[in-house]
Amino acid sequence: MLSEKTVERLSEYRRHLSDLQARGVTHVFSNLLAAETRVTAAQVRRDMMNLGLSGSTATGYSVSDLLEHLAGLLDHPHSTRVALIGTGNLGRALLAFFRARPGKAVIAMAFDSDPEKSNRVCCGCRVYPMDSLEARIREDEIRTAILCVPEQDANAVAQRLVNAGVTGILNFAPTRLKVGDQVYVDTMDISSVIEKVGYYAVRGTRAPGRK
Amino acid sequence: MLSEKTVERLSEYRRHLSDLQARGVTHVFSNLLAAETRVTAAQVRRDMMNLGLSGSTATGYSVSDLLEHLAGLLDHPHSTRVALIGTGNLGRALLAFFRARPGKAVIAMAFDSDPEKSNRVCCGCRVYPMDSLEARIREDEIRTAILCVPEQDANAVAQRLVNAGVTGILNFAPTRLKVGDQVYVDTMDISSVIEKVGYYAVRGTRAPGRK
DNA sequence: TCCAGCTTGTGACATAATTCACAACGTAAG
DNA sequence: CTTACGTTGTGAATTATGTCACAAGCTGGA
Ligand SMILES: NC(=O)c1ccc[n+]([C@@H]2O[C@H](COP(=O)([O-])OP(=O)(O)OC[C@H]3O[C@@H](n4cnc5c(N)ncnc54)[C@H](O)[C@@H]3O)[C@@H](O)[C@H]2O)c1
Ligand SMILES: NC(=O)c1ccc[n+]([C@@H]2O[C@H](COP(=O)([O-])OP(=O)(O)OC[C@H]3O[C@@H](n4cnc5c(N)ncnc54)[C@H](O)[C@@H]3O)[C@@H](O)[C@H]2O)c1
Repeated sequence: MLSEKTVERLSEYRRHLSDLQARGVTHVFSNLLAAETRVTAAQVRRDMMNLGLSGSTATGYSVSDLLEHLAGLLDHPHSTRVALIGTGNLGRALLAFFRARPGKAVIAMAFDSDPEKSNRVCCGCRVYPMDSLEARIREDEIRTAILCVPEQDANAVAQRLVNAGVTGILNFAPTRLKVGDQVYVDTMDISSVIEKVGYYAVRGTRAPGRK
Repeated sequence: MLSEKTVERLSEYRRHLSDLQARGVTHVFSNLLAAETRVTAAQVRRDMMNLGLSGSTATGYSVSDLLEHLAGLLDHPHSTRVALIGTGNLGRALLAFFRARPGKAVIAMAFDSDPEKSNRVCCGCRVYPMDSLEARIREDEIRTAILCVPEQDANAVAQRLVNAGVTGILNFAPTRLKVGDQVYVDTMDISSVIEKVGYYAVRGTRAPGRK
């Protein structure tokens, strides 16, 4: 089982590797990949080791090999199709973003409790009313969801998602979701992050322990 | 100098402390604060220690004391007024969010290169054209910025921000910003995070090392 | 008064994450 | 063929982060 930090780096490596492949590059050294991201060459090699991949001292790592292994880890029928709950300001921005973006994951369906917003298409994605949530998520075997509902509804909706079989939630509401241990939750708390950025900004420095 | 993880926790403590204060609670024990967040009681006490705060064994910590010290750390004229660059889908969602939210930080000004979008008011915030960026940021002594421009423009805009005196950037573009060591950057890479969530979702587990 | 039952503060410990440093490797040029 | 150079793979060291466990503190009730 890979750690969270590792998985984040792998995703970042993949983006750069795709770029490199598009530019016709077939092999890459750890120091090049490191320069593109924020990590050291040793870290890249350590990650490759954890993945069980190896390169050659003369040519480095094979770009297509790496991409293939990363796809095996990161792309999965249950993770590349996600549901989005709450098509408000943020939800719509995300729908537009995922639609435009060339990445693997797509928003397969969206839900909203507001009858004005459901039963229509928004940014190329069908928006359904909340009463069909469990049935549709079960039918499509969706396991991953993005939660963009107001704070006070977040826990109740999360509970419904989990009951419908969702095991990974990207939560934008500034609340700690109370779900079982088998469900992975990442809460992106933008208010908190902006306070953190402000903290280091006024001190005119990077955080301790940053390269 | 506090670590990034610590500052994030402090911000989270503050949210709950404000709630408690609004409900008339004057003192709080470490285990209560811990239950509201995702940390242990020992972690809360360690954070308080790092802050130089102390409580009493009988009544716990004084809510107003804590809030006062946290405000001293997190609120600063240079960090509570931020600039937002790029009023596209995401930028507008953030403008609406910060406007509605009761928090300390506010978006004081926004910029966009599109003449259709600048020289108007969006979500209660003036949007200016890019050519006035340096002057306005300097004049208001803005140090913190939120970057919501397309990936290919992110580095150029970041450079301008830094030249204008910005030392903290919350970056939403999936790019490593190349800025000096004295500038703090936090990149929220949503694509990367959704891949991480998917990774753990298909494996039906929390990440290693999570409570 | 004095004790029971909670708390805090913190040294010591445990775990996670990252970097160092170097032997072994592979190629290209001479 | 052989040397020079820059690379990989990885054990060990280092740093960062979180937890344990317990002495000492405080309060309310007997
Ligand atoms: N807008 C931002 O930039 C931003 C930034 C950070 C966090 N957030 C958080 O994201 C969440 C959504 O933000 P927003 O700005 O899009 O808010 P919003 O009010 O614009 O949208 C909320 C949407 O959720 C729908 N909704 C409400 N209750 C629901 C329910 N029980 N089930 C399903 N749908 C429901 C509403 O109809 C609406 O469409 C909030 O929790 C907010 O704190 C937003
Ligand atoms: N929309 C999302 O949910 C989302 C999610 C994650 C990341 N992002 C990232 O955030 C950024 C913005 O996303 P978006 O969806 O709002 O895009 P968008 O295209 O809707 O908006 C971009 C805005 O930036 C303006 N702009 C373009 N070039 C500029 C420049 N050089 N200087 C100033 N303004 C400029 C445009 O006029 C437009 O208003 C992108 O980098 C995107 O990858 C967006």
